[in-house]
Amino acid sequence: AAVRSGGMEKLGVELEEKGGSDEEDDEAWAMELADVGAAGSLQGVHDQVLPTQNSSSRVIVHVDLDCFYAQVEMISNPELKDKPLGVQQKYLVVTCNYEARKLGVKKLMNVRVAKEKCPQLVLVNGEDLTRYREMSYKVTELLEEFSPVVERLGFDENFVDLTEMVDKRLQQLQSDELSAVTVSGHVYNNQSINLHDILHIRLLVGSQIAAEMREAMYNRLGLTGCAGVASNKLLAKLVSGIFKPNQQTVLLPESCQHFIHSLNHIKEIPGIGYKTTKCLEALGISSVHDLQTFSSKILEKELGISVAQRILKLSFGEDNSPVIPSGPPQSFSEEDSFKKCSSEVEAKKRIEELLASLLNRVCRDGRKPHTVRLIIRRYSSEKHYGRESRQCPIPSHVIQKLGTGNYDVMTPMVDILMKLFRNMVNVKMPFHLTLLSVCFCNLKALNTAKKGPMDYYLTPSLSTASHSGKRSFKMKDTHMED
DNA sequence: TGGGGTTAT
DNA sequence: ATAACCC
Repeated sequence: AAVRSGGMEKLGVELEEKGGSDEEDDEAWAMELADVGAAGSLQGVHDQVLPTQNSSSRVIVHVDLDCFYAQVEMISNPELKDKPLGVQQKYLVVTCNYEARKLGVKKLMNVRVAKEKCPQLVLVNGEDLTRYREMSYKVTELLEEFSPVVERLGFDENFVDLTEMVDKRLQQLQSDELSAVTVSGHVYNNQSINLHDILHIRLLVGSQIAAEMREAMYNRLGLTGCAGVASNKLLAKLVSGIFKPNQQTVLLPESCQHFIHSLNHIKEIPGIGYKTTKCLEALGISSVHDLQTFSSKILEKELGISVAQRILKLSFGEDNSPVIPSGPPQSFSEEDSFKKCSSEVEAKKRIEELLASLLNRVCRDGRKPHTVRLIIRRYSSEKHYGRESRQCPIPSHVIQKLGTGNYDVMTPMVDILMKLFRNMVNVKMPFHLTLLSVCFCNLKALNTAKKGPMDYYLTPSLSTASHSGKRSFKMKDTHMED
């Protein structure tokens, strides 16, 4: 309470009283410690955290845009608005609007099948992601105006940690206004709200903020979407999908177990992916209850301690992972897939196209990539997911030229990429590729080279690689001979 | 399955 | 460099 700033005294007593029993507080303490420990900075925080965090309960919102690519296309061309619309990449309808869904079109449906189902389907090509990416970041930036802690998940989903915002709003309220707090949107399972329960109050305020976010998205960007409000990311994400287009749902703690058991299969839990699902099924685990009651020791043996412990907690609806601000992207990449590429000349042309787009993007970003990677997929009868890659540092003289339109950066970059290509593909032997991708990563802010003590530490590959005791990333990359 | 992304090992 | 996860 000593650290909590002014305004709290009005509600402080009530908050403590309604927060739960001493036992619950002890649990909350333990969880808080676990969370702080996981963040790696327990020491020194102890004295400030313990007395003030009377509740470890967070308020998280998950915002999920409705059929995002289709929405962007309908904004670009309003003629499409009342027609069944699909967004096509190669021979797939990757997403479609709700008009199309009513007529039986599904996400990732084959174009031929979709046309059979729905002959009136209008298709637009969505292989160039530029406009989607730009709109995606506008959404993230809008959400960041509410709270800076926004984590992106793909182009169309964002998590926001509303805990602080909710606390601030509660501090503004008079205690007699507490009983006037209302929910915005749906309450999962139609659960009764208890206005004497501080956890309920906090989640309701979260639902109000979520509604404001969706309003702002619609008014300023013309986009609709769903939102889910809950006490952690897992629950917020799952609950956002309960009422589907353009609606929102809040999950109250008492409905958590009902909610998690309403999932029909463990594969519906985000974090349990293709491989883990296969492994769990082999162990006879298919329902959430199966997983909850399965031997943790055997699970740890089969999946490794890290995955086992995490998914076991997920099966109980527990998820202490923080919302991590995404900030600017860690990498830029462009891919192209095709039926067949079997000559070096053709590969070079495709690589040049990918590179040209990437150089534009990197230039607009402003930061400089220090690593380039080439990724291929070889044709093969079976073998689900076989991609190979080679990467290398970008020579500093090339980095310098990035973003300066004057100098030709294409030629040296293509040379590097073709070396990586020949390192992976024996061009003297027949080959058959179905995908090429170029990725720029290891992005660094421009070196405002005011050489000082910091410079030494900030650019280890340039200034210390040769005499440092540690391996620098430079030494880990493929060594390219000239 | 597309054209992207992330983190962990 | 790969493998898992997410959309």
